[in-house]
Amino acid sequence: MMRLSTKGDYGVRALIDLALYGGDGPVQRTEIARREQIPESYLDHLLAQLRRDGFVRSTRGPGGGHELARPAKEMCLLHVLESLEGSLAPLACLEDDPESDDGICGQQWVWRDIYDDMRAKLESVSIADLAEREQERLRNRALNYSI
Amino acid sequence: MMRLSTKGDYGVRALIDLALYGGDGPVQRTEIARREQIPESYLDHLLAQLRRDGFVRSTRGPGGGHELARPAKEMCLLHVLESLEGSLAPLACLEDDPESDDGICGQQWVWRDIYDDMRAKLESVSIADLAEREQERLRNRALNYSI
DNA sequence: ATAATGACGACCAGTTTAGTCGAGAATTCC
DNA sequence: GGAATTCTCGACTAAACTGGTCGTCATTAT
Repeated sequence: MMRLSTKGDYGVRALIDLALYGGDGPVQRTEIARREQIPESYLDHLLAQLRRDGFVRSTRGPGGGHELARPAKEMCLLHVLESLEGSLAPLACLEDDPESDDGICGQQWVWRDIYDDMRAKLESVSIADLAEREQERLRNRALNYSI
Repeated sequence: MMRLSTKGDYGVRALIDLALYGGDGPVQRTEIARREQIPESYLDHLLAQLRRDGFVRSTRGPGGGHELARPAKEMCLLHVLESLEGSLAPLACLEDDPESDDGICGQQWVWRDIYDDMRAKLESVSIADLAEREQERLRNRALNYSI
């Protein structure tokens, strides 16, 4: 069905959450799960993946939690999603970059283009960009409620 | 995994096959399946879907088979794939066109763009275009073998 | 009638998705 | 040292989707 799974969605939201609330010290899984409406034990797996790929750093024990391993500006959506979802290629034959235009796969040329554009766009958006948008959204929501 | 399923791939190839070999009278399922390397009984389902959505016309009995219901130039990849795969939207919140920018879904703005571009590109490619490419490919392959 | 061909629905195995759960390891605080 | 807190990791599971297969029936040309 060509859908992004919840892994990608949840994982990105977790990173945005860390960008927004991780200013002073680590943020606990419980907090992220509550704010972002993600089942906590599922979030566990996603954070593990993000840790493995160097997006978050975690510390155990009281006062422990998770924080971004690098500045949010230096994390692009593309790499994050590829960590969580695996390859985003719409066709298996587009997996490996080497311009293997054997054309074994007939529709390749159409999708190659689409795939390249998609990757470029996802690469140009950082977690910081998303966090900024999110903050705006929260601000607007607060305004609407207060009126 | 964000992958196009074999339904889309097989179905499009079946239409290309009809565009190439359907000049004089209907083409049998068996023929398509053999040429395109698709399990025949699976192809059955795909042709049924394509018939329901008006891409092919079928006739039963001896000498029967399948043919394109309209000129290949007037069938774009987008509509064909949407018939076979369902919506191609990478996020559920992009399903319905009405620019419902409630922004319930935070990453929506990024994907909206990508989705629109993708659809535009898929709409600009017709089955005729793909058939032409395919014919070229077959010609080249024949040359290579004969050398 | 019979043979050819498509139409349609039931069924099925394997994979992926979206989780849950429980035991354990590290760390802090007392 | 012991208890509380927090992350870590692997096993397990239910539901949905993918990629089919099969059998029966309908239609049509001869």
